[in-house]
Amino acid sequence: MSTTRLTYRTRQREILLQYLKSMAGNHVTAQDAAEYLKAQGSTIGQSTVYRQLEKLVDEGVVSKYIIDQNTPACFEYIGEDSHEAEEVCFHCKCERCGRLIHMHCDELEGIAAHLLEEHHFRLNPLRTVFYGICEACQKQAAGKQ
Amino acid sequence: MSTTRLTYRTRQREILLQYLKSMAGNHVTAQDAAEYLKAQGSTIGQSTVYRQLEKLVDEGVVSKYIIDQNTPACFEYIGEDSHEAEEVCFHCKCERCGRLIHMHCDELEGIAAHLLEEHHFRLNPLRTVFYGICEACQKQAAGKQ
DNA sequence: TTGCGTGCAAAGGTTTTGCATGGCA
DNA sequence: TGCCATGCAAAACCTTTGCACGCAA
Repeated sequence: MSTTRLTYRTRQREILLQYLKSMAGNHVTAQDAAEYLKAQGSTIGQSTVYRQLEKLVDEGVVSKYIIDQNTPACFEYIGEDSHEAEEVCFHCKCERCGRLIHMHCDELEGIAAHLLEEHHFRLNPLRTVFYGICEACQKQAAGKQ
Repeated sequence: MSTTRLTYRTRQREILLQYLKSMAGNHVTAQDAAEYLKAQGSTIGQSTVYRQLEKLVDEGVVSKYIIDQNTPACFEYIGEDSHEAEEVCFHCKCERCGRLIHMHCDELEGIAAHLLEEHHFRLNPLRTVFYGICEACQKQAAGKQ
């Protein structure tokens, strides 16, 4: 039987959660969190950040995005109640500068529906990353030509 | 000044490609390739494996899948001609059974146009992989419930 | 008091990089 | 001949783990 472990309310957990919440809608890496909190005077150990993030992901409070294996994982606050109706977020990764762009877009959400209805494939937006070239890099490349 | 680099036909590239082709339909890690080829008596340096795989992914000959960041990346042979054709081919990877689904779809091609026009992002369909759950696995999961 | 959480440092494992050499075209 | 490719070893990188101590409940 899965013994749902009891979660303690520690100072570290609270400040991390508060930080994630304040960054809602943005990507945050484990390092970002640790650095920001340290700058704020609230120290938190790196392993604690990872351990709490993992826990929060399990709880459904935070989403984890794996872009690439040599890129730190991104986390994003989703919410503590609505485990059901969160907005879908799509990710675009620039192959040239490595920048990660995340976008909320109705039309893109439509493709998830299309894939399901027409191709019977249930898209997982958390894992899926669109690779390509971002606007800045396109312009730069055009300028150089 | 398109800097399309010239690709040399080296022994290492050929044996790697041959191996990938022989494993078409299966996942292969960089380590798998290196070990198998060594066992065959065809040695190939580890960095060469990584460098050639990256190149093949860029060329659209091979797809790369990231399961987790602490798990080696998986590669799979797709084909050497598909990138010439007008038709764009999209790839869907089932996260459960690992099956790779190729699909040609006008509506999906539309998303490339949408991304470019609305978000100024030039999609690279060769590299982009949609992750999700395939039809068979959905049914299986439904049955189990 | 119990046992989960924390922090430090070190390990773990994959991928990348520097540099000199080799080899295709 | 020019330039890309290779190989080795070392570095870089994020993440996990071991262990002793701290702290919530």
